[in-house]
Amino acid sequence: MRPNKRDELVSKALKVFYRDGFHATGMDKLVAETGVSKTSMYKHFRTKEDLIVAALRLRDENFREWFYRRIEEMAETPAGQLIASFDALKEWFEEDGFRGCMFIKAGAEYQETDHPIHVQAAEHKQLLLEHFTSVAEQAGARDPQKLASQIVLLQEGAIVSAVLLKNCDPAEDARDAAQQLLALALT
Amino acid sequence: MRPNKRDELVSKALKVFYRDGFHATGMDKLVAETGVSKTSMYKHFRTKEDLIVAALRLRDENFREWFYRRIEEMAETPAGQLIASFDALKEWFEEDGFRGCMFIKAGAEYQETDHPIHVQAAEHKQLLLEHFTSVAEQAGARDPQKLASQIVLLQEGAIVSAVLLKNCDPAEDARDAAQQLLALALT
DNA sequence: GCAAAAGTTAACAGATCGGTACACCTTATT
DNA sequence: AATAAGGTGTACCGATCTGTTAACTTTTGC
Repeated sequence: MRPNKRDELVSKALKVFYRDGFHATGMDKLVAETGVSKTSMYKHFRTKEDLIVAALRLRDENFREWFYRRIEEMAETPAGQLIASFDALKEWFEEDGFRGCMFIKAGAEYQETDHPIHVQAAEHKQLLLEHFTSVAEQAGARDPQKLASQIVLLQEGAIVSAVLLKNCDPAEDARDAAQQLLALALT
Repeated sequence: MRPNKRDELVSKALKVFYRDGFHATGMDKLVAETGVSKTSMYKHFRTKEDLIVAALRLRDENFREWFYRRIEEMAETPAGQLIASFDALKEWFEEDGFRGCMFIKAGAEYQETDHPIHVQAAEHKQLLLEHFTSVAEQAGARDPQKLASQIVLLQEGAIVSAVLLKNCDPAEDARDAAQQLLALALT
């Protein structure tokens, strides 16, 4: 079992899960789309659940890497980066094939809080919160934890609204709100 | 087909769908939990999809009724009601069996934007946005649409975070943020 | 060049999926 | 009492679900 083969499978499965959902995607479809045989698939992953968890881990890596990097490209100061996060989100929303946040969807389909898939989704959100808490600290916020929490709330809200509300611009409204909260947190 | 029987079926199905998810809930399980025969179930609802849409409609009715009423009980002025919405949310989060927003979950499981279930979920969010826009108008906000949009963003974010982030108080952080945004929108 | 590892196809479990066919039983109205 | 509508249980349909088995081929390392 070449490890890179495994990575390739995870990467392709990730795309299908993101596009079609978890319960709605059967192993047969994954086998067909990856071109690998079912036997090989089950040699790499003991169960479908294992495959989903692996896909979520890859998604967490990819997404956070992209998000943090894009934010740093857009703004130099920590305060500017808190705001730039919403411009990065807006870029994401406008991508072809944008289908919302994979972790919100994972948490929605696997609701038991101790389910491995739910845990994986929760960890992703926790990591994002910690990251923005440290950025808020560097920005010199009076209460960095609270400011970061509020920034993240706006981010989550923007993602959900980008999926369910058409004809409006959640990223921009969220950005403006963050701008105001930030100004108040720095005085 | 007594119409009240149909309502009873929708009401029970709603509970199961909310608790266990849509794809994860089979018609067999619903038949078992409602005590009705499969034949009768399919006399009332042509397909599972029809049943889900009916359940979502009932949920929309129930939730908005509860939410608006509770907010009015908590605050008299429109400005106060915008803030009280987060206290109402907090009550909801602390209820036994809280499992997040049914419409976010529906939108997550049925992603095609023209799918009847997705449409139903989007309508719910649209109605909420319109309601809070009118409350923001009554409160005398400078830009009621923008303020309402931001309040709703914070609400959605709080719901998602209440599901995925433990050991933190999203409703309170969202409330504080709304408080600040409101103050700025009224000056 | 040879053996182990990793890959393949293909058929097959047993369960569950959404949905239907059919014969029987209640109940209210006439 | 007769009828018809609404409700019942049960068995069934073909498709799909996750996961397995077995025999065969390719790639790889030594």
